Amino acid sequence: MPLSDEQKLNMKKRRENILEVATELFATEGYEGTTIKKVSEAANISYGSVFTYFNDKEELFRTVVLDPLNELTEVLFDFNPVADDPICELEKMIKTHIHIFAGMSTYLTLIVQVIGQHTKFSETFSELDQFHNKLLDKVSRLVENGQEKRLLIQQEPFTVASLYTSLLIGIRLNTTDARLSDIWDSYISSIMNLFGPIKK
Amino acid sequence: MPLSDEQKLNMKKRRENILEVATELFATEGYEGTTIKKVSEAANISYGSVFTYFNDKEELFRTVVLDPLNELTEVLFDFNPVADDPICELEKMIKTHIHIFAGMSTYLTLIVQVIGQHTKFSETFSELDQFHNKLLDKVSRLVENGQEKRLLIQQEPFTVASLYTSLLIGIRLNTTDARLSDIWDSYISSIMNLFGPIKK
Amino acid sequence: MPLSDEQKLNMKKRRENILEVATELFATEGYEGTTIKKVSEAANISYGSVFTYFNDKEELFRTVVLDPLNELTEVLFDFNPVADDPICELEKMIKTHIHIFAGMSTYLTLIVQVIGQHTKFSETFSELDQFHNKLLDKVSRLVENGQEKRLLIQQEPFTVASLYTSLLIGIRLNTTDARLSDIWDSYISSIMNLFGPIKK
Amino acid sequence: MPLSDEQKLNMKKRRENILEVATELFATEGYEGTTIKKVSEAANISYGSVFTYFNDKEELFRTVVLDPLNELTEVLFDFNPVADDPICELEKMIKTHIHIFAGMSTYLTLIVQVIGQHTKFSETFSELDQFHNKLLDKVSRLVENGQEKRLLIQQEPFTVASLYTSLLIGIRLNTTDARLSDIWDSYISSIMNLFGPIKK
DNA sequence: TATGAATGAGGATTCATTCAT
DNA sequence: GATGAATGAATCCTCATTCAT
Repeated sequence: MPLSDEQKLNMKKRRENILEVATELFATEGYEGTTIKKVSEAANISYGSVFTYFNDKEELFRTVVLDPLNELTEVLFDFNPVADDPICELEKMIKTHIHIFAGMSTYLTLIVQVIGQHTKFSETFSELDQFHNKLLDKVSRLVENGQEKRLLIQQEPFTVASLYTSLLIGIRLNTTDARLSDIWDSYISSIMNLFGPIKK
Repeated sequence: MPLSDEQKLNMKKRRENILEVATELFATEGYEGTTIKKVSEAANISYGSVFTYFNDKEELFRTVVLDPLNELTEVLFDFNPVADDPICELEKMIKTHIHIFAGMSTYLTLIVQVIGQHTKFSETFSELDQFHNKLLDKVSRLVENGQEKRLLIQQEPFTVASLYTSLLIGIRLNTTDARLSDIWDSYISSIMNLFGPIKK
Repeated sequence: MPLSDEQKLNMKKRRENILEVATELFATEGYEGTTIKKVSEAANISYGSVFTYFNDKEELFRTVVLDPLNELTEVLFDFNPVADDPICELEKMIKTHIHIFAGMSTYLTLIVQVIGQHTKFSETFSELDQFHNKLLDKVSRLVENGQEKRLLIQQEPFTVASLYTSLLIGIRLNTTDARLSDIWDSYISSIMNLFGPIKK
Repeated sequence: MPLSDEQKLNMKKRRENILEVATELFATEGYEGTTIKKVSEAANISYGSVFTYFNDKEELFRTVVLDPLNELTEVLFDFNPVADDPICELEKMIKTHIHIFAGMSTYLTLIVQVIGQHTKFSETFSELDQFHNKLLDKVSRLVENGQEKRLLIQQEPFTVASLYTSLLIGIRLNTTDARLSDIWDSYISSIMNLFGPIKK
């Protein structure tokens, strides 16, 4: 008996609900510290049902970590590396990134764990790493563009890009205060310095 | 009959050995993922012996995290905030910090987890946070010094200091490659930009 | 989907089976000497299942001790303190009590332990103590009745009642022979003497 | 090198101290609930030392239970079964016994446990049982004497003796109040009734 | 003899996963 | 598909006992 559309929708909602509460739990309690029972309770379903949507705990974890990447791609990669005004583009990019990072506290806490324990979560980490490398690449190209136009000082572009993403994740890590506060905005101009803008 | 000196020394060595392997395990496998059995095997002792040195797993973890702080204080705080040449002092400081961070891969991975799961490790985190605040304070004062001498551009000193420590921990997180490579050295001059040195 | 009636019945049976074998084990091996593994093996279930029915060992123990009290109340308190013929009522009561005590060897052995280690099992003991006090009270009233009718010699009724229940539990303790033997019957008339019946 | 007299005395004292605290612990915490460490701490010695005096925990327990029996024999058997005035002898005996039982709260709690768990402590229990039987025997003979002299009503002497010792241990069990209170004295005359004294 | 570190068997409990209903 | 009872591997920890000092 095939499922009705309503049922399908219901299951999708349920699945998403599980992912949401699981993200929170994995982030705050860690992988081993998160039990299927806790997840099911937070999602208001029986623990047996979790296995209806995910084959095992590991798959749940992987999904929680990797699922949001698609959505993230769109916003994180939304800048033009060959822009005519690279400084302006850089500022826009930083602003966008900062806002995203400020608002994704829980998810990024999770990411930090995967990175920190990359040998344990090697497969999942590997996907994350690829994602990161693509971002580094695109940022590098924008930096290169700025340097060619003599608007940024000469530095190894990839190094700068690496420092930039390091700074982003570092800020997220250091700001345990989960609120998207003004603090984040005050960071923007200072971060810009990292790229070495040339004053005219 | 009190223990002989040789025995005491032996116990100290053993204890340190446990801490060493435990640091490695906690860092790579996480708190829950690290079992006392694994620790004892890595330390080549019986698991019962772990409890001779530490009352329980939690105490072992706390010791692993907090014990190195004293030693770290000495090297991390080794700079003069009221130096006559703040730029030079800043460069020296960055160099020192970078080398420390580059060499403490395992321990810092652990720190990252405590910060990431600060609600879970609230007590331990709290001590870490105090340590961090003291460092921020001292760095801030050096930045202020540089700004007063018109050698650094005007930025909120505490913000810059925060970005600086965020960058340090971020680099450590992003550089899963554990080797103390040349890369780290190449970072130094770029990091300097964060502080906004004024070219004359 | 709620559990079917058959399943519920099955669980009830299983629970009762656990209680039964646990009573036996706690009685003969003591609290600490009784392991969950032994209980589960005696009940022919996995040890994990014991925790499906009882949160922990302590709860299992408490249930084993306190659960039978309700049932016991009915039979142990089944006498009339204001009976017209207190002597006859007393004899009937003794007979009933003796038969109950003779037949509950295992459970009473357990009770003896809780009383003996009352500081260790203080909470459980407290409930038992209340139960005992109620019984003492009712017996006292019957004794008083007999004394008022000049059918029993004058003695402090509560003291006599106390001696009576002490005697009951003492007999149970001394009669390690578990069988409900004729011995018990031979006790009845002798026990009667404790109450000091007046020969006419 | 033989031990000096002083050392020997010291060891004897230490041994007795261990037995004393062990009695208390075994009585209140049970056999399994009592650890060698607890014993050694209560006795203010190292736990290794306990094994200097007793080969293992079981031997310590056995000694704690059986050692006092010799001393007890003297006081408990101190009555004359062929006394000319059996009633008076009986009263004296009861008084003595009551006082002993009132004052040995801890030890008797321990005895109760051995009796209750006689299958577990079968060997130790067996010695206790022999002791008990001897006492029953001697009390029986006194009862018989009384009956022959027509000072006690006719009852199976051994039954009465059994009820008597049951009553003693039962009182001890029921009187969790450890103090040697007046209550015990008030019991004496009532207990006498058990033997069925004939009023003249 | 006294001490206490080392050992590892054994205990309570947790938890992912299976599966009957 | 949803539920939750059943299972048993695996975990932390305790503790009797051994033994070197």
